[in-house]
Amino acid sequence: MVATAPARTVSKAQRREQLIRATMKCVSRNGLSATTMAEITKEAGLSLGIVNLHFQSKEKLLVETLRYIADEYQSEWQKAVRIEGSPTEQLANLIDIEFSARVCQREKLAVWVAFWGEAKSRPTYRHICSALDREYVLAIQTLCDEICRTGRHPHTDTEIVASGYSALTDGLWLDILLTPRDMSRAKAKRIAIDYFSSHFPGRFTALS
Amino acid sequence: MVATAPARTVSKAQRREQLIRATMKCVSRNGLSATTMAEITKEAGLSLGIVNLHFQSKEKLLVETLRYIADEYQSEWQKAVRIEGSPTEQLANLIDIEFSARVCQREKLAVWVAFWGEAKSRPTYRHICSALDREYVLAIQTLCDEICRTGRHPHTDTEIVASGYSALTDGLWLDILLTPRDMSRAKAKRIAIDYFSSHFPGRFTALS
DNA sequence: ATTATGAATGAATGATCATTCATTTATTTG
DNA sequence: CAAATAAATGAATGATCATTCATTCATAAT
Repeated sequence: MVATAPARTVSKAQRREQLIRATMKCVSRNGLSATTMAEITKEAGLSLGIVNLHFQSKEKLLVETLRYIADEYQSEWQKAVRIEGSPTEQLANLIDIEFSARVCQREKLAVWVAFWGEAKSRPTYRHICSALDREYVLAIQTLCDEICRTGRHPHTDTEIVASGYSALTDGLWLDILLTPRDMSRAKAKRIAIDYFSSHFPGRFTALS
Repeated sequence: MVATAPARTVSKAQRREQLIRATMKCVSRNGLSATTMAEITKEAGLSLGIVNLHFQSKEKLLVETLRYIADEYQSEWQKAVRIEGSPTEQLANLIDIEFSARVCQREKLAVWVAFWGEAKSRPTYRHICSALDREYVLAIQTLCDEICRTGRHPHTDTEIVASGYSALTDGLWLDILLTPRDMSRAKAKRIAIDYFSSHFPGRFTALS
């Protein structure tokens, strides 16, 4: 049994994560189309052949990078739903998390948007994004259903409200990325709260 | 009078538009990263050197393509604002236009999203997108201001409502592109109408 | 009809880049 | 300590691609 792992040798999983993080940095800085193997491995401080050793190909590394941020995001929004509280409070948690500095980093947003840009012509990217989206919308719809059950919101179609919120967050992330001068995280949060409080009048007054 | 113009000679403007349209097709079909000069010129039915003759470089052709769809979209949404009618009717017109089959073609959405994906690392793309966005939000805010002036909507911050709507449409376009099974144009329209009718209760009842 | 003009062509060029693999280096095992 | 194993390296390879430019071709001018 070895007490401390020698610096040079890290586990395969760690090496893979190191390369994924370097990929995120490069994609964020230069865009997908200018992200080369040389850039990625230089960013990671490793040699050129390392990606093919651990991922077989550049394309597989890119897919794993998308999967990485998708998993990360999923585990983040699921936290909000797990926390004890009324559905209203859970939605408020969700908004807090989604536009927190941790989740809503420009570097990560850039990676998301870069993959969206190629998703139409790459089924693998598209499937990862749409599977995530479906679960996300369903969770929000469930919360909206509970809110409706506990109050008077007669004309509310929760599937519409949930799908709309999902689209809204994507659009807000895009604005934070492309026009940060016009869209801060605080403003995005405000818009998100407004969205729900206008659909469920009187239920979010404490928040807005 | 010549019945058919000789195939070989068209105006420079026509040739440029022909190449821009071919670029849109290629970007939509294969993504920005797989769009090559050979593909574009083949799609246009012209020879390899033609792009450099009319646009100097591939990059300039791409910029002109983005400018082309940006101009087109701007002239489309401006129609809605020009039509006579109450601000409420004008917003309804806007929604009709934005999610019409003409404006909301998958091919055009694909081009938008492809450029968004590279915009973070390409100032030229970003500036085109953000200039468009700014004008768009301002126009919507103006309409929202008028709606507020003609009714009781005390807690309404129109800048928030307008910025939110702008983000919402971007997100809806993205969903229509990436998950068409879950997001139809009709559903997107419904969500857009819901957005305004929930923010301005009683003013959009005829529409929803 | 002949010449002049400039649009269009596409083979050739050179640059970029992902991938390969023989070699080196580090770690574990016997 | 030596041998075996595994990880990492990076020069070399071959493929892809944007760009160039000498040549061809269509049209207009004289």
